[in-house]
Amino acid sequence: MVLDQAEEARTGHDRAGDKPDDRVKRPKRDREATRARLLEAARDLFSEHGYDHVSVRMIAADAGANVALVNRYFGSKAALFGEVLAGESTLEQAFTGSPADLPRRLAEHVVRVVHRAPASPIPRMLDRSIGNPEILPILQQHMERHLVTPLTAQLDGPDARARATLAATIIMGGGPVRRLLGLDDLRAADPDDLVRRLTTMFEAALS
Amino acid sequence: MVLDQAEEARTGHDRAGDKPDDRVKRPKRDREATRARLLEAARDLFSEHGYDHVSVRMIAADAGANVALVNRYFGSKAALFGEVLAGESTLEQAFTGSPADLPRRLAEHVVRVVHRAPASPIPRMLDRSIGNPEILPILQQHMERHLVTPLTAQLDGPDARARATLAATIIMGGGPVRRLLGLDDLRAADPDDLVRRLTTMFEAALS
DNA sequence: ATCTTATGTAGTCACCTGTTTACTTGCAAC
DNA sequence: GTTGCAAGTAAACAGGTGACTACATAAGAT
Repeated sequence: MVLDQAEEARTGHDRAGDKPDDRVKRPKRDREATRARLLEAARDLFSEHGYDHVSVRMIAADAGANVALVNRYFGSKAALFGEVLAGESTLEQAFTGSPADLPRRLAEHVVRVVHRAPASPIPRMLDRSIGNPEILPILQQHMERHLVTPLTAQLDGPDARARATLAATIIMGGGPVRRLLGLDDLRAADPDDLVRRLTTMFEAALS
Repeated sequence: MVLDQAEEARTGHDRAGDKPDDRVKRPKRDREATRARLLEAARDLFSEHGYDHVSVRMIAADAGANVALVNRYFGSKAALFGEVLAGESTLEQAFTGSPADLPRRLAEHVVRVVHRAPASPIPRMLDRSIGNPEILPILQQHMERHLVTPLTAQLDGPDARARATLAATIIMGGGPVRRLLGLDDLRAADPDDLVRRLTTMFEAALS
């Protein structure tokens, strides 16, 4: 993952679980390592329970760090959330390729997410944290940057953003659906048929 | 309202009179009126800010009642939320009519919601309260009863529930979209074109 | 070996949460 | 009037929240 690579570059070694490396110094007080641990713990907990139901004390405990370090390193809980969110982007690959195949690639992305055993953390984080006004601008900016803008860029004709929004409805609807209805019914269905239906849906949205 | 009638029957409020008395007595201490005020305040606040960010004190203040009455009349904050949710159901009308027109009616429902000036309280309540595990079963049951079950009932063939879930994705996606992306782009687009696209999308989902 | 820097720690602050208890008050039947 | 009961109230309970501050301590330079 990107974050681990960044940390590795700075500290010069892998973080957890490896044996001591004599050639590379590994101080017991390692700012970057602690920061990375907090970031990872925050990512896991936010995606599991949503922003509101994770306290900074939970994050610190999970990372084996002190509570005060959250505010020292990230400024605030909300800023930490923002940094976690900026860490990755899931559906980039769906946007790379010929625009003609875009609907099919989006459909395959959705089906892939449905069948992924442990749900992707970022989408989960999104739909479990939507209610909070404090991080609303952060979420808005994220969706704008990673979904609407790249999607609109691939569209021609009038109302490009409206059509992108329509497609986004399907993608973002997956969150509440997973949480409130469950994915069992979707997983039980034929994946190829699902892709076909979703492709048509995205085509209708994007024309 | 329905709830008032039910409550009246339960508590036997009018039972004091020997026979049905249509003269409406309005004592200063009116259990039913206070209950109704709390219910209404809860509905407004929950739909505005979501379950987590509304306190029982806010509800009580808005209703001009004491905090303790929330628990006295409804048992708990979560139970109050459940009662509010049971109060209404928005998209019933989309399910009545010939199954052939179902996609178009669903499409029109979505466009209608998009163009409604003050957003419908119930959908807002849903997507702003999704994160809370305490009321998750209540929300699940509501969606099952008011969306999936009636939708599935109108479908033939295999994987009926999967197809209903697919359609539900579009409907439920409207919540996060409204909150994170805004509806301006959709409102700016031609409504007829929107209905056409959505109809095709629902058709592809439900076949 | 000493000093300096910054990483990590414990404790505290002021506030908010849902819920419960003990209490007061209004109303109607006797 | 007096009394009984339901409606309404104030206060407290037990706990949790994010943020902050004074302090201890390990690492690296001198």
